[in-house]
Amino acid sequence: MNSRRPAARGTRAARKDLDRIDLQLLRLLVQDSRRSQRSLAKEVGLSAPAVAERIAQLEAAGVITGYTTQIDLEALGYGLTVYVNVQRELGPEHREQSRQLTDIEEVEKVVMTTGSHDLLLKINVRDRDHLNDVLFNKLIEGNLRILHSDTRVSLAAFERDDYRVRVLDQLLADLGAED
Amino acid sequence: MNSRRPAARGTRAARKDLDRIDLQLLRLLVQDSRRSQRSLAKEVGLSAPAVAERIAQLEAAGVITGYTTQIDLEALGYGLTVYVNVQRELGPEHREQSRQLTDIEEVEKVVMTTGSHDLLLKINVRDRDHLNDVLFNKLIEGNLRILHSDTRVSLAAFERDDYRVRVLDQLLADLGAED
DNA sequence: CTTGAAATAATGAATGA
DNA sequence: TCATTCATTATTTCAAG
Repeated sequence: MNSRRPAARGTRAARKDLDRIDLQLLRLLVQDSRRSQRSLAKEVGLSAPAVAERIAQLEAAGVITGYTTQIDLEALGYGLTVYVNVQRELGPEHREQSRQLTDIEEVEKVVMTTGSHDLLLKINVRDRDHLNDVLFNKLIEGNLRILHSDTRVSLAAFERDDYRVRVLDQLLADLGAED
Repeated sequence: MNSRRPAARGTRAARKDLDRIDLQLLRLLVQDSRRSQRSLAKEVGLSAPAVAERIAQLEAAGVITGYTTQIDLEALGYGLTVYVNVQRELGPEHREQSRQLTDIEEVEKVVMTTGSHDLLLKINVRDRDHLNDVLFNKLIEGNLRILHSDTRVSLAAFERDDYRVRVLDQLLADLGAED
């Protein structure tokens, strides 16, 4: 239940008291969440039950928030992604009203931002007609107090599949540097 | 190896020839990629080997692109997310040069967009100093031919954890409507 | 696609460094 | 405290129909 190591010095990675093995496990699980605990155990040099317990702790600590299957939305017919910058009429309910935009089925994410606009929305749709429907019928005509929007169509997106792996590698390197 | 159903009519969901059971499996696996094939089998009313084969086919067809563990980057010390709109000096290598921005460790995603800027970057960093380093040392001083950038700090992000589940539900509903 | 047997994996108890 | 081994239970995989 408690931490396994001396208190973390305020330095980055150790923030949640993760040791090298925890980070290695995270790295492997990010790459493939279906890996068996046995093979994870072999790779990090522990027994399977020990791995199971560490994983349970990482879940309890909120470091691991879920296990999901990545699907290609484009293969499912949602081939058009747009980012919409939104200016709203602000008020005391701004935060809650912004959150409610995620109730629109096509809205994947709503980000409250600094800058010339208040919100950044990520929206996935099937095609131009569907986009039209979402932007005008669901966003503008809803009572969402939207003053202005600026829509950017995604032409191509690049994302390294090992992005989070590299972050964990960096944390592992930081950990090495501390010892 | 081959499709299990008559040819898809051009209508949305069936695009990759997915039937109701495939969509149900995707829905369950998106919610929890570690669910056993056995319990998936029970839920959709098939045997475990049949489920295993369908999953293998979904992988082969590129609908399932991976299984990953969701981690809280904030818990790992990466608490600051920014979106950067970038205008570049365009040229024949624009696409490839844009892709190369993902070589920067902190850059999670690069999107080529329409609109007043050419690129939208999502960047995760530890703190303000780290952001400063990435923006000025890695982005601006790299030979990336960046003309202008507009950085927006994420103050809060809302994302329904069932976003993709709802998309799959919609596809299931569409399938029902066709029959 | 199903069943059922064989191989592999997860879990929990008892226990040791 | 943290991890180990071993026995039990559960799951995946393979062959056959």
